[in-house]
Amino acid sequence: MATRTRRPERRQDPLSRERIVGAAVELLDTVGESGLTFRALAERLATGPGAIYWHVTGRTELLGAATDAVVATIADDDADATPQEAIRALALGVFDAIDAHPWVGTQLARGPWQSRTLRVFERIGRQLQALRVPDAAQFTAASALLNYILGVAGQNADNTEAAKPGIDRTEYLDAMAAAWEQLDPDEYAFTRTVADQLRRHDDRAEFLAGIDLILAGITGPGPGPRTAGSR
Amino acid sequence: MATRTRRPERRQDPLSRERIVGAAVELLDTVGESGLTFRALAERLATGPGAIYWHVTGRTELLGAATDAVVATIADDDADATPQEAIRALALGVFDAIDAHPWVGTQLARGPWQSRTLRVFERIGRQLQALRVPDAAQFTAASALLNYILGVAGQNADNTEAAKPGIDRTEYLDAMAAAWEQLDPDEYAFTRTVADQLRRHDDRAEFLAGIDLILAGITGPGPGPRTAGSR
DNA sequence: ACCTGAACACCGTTCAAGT
DNA sequence: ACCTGAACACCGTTCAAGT
Repeated sequence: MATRTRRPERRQDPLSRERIVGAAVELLDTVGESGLTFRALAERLATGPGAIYWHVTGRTELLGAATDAVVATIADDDADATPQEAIRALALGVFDAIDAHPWVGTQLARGPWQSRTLRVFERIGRQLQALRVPDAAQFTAASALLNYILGVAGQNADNTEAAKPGIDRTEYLDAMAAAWEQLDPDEYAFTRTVADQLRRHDDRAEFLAGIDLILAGITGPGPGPRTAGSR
Repeated sequence: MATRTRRPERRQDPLSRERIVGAAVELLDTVGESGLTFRALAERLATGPGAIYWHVTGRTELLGAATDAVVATIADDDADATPQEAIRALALGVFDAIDAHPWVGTQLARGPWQSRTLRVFERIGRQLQALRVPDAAQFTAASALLNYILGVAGQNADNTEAAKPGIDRTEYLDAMAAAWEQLDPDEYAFTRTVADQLRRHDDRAEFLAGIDLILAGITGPGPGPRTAGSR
């Protein structure tokens, strides 16, 4: 192997959409959505801001492409899993992707359903078919699951971004519990009764519990498709 | 043509947080979130941009205050309603508020749970107590409902904003149905089977159906609190 | 074809100065 | 106490000019 391509450190690897999106993801991960600047991005790519526009139409598209890149990372279905397990795994895949890249949550929560979200919709729908949910109920069921997932996505995005460096999640939840317990007993009777649960709160588990609740409603009780037995 | 003295018309009603927030809501309704500018707002209030900062700490707080103002508009619970009815009415209240003020959806979807969303959480929770959902399950159930509502909120926000003036919702859904039917049959088998339903899609009804699905999961089948009978 | 970087038309926010 | 508006430090985006 005599061919020794000496790499000129960082010579003009020609700019490409791929490289741009990759650098954007890095920037978003390290400095957040407001840190994704054409100037910062250009510097990281050792070029001028104008160059980026040759490969990408603007900031919105770039943000979308970065989101797509992360979402594409979510694992495929396990063929051996039950439909419920597959849906849980998919939902957790989205959850974890957002945990690792909080800005993705904000992005997904904003809709409208494009390729990114449509892919998730498709995967949920297939599992619902496998669950023998009646045709007429599939759309509603898939939408409900997806909307729930996107709802949590949006909430978690800011949670983790707000938690920034210093305060970790546990401290944050403790503080929240304390705050809830100070609320007006008349106006916030219910909230106060559940405040203490925040101290034992597990975001992931809670998220999954919500998925299970909706799944129960979907498969659930009536003369439905497959009453119990699930789980 | 006796051009008479210009009456001050809009004399310095002294600036106040209330007036500022009111003007912000108007601006947001007419020109969208990107149109809420300190300069535009100042002009509308016949003052300079700096003046606003005396009453409001910055753009983020202003956006939050505007959201609060709209959310405060949602009707209170009807004391005679069943818990399910009350939850549906509340959810529809949020839905309709976003329909009238699309930017509110984006705002709510971003979390974190503050006074705005907490109020909704509280109201849901109370109805769940009335439904005799077991204590240990209340938090999860209320969260699931709220997250679903916020998920739809985020999606609808952009739908309506994208639909802007020309294209109305029906045309938009028709176009979406057509697009879905063009998708790759292998990759989007499920999505294609439900595409046609978009042509008969009713956002409001679909939203409610999702609520009912989750409610079914909550009250649903097991040895639960009040198995059937509900509705 | 692709890249450069100055220039344009904006922003949110600050702050000395006014009343 | 409250308001004014110029000024500051940014933005995204465009575009003539370069290779």
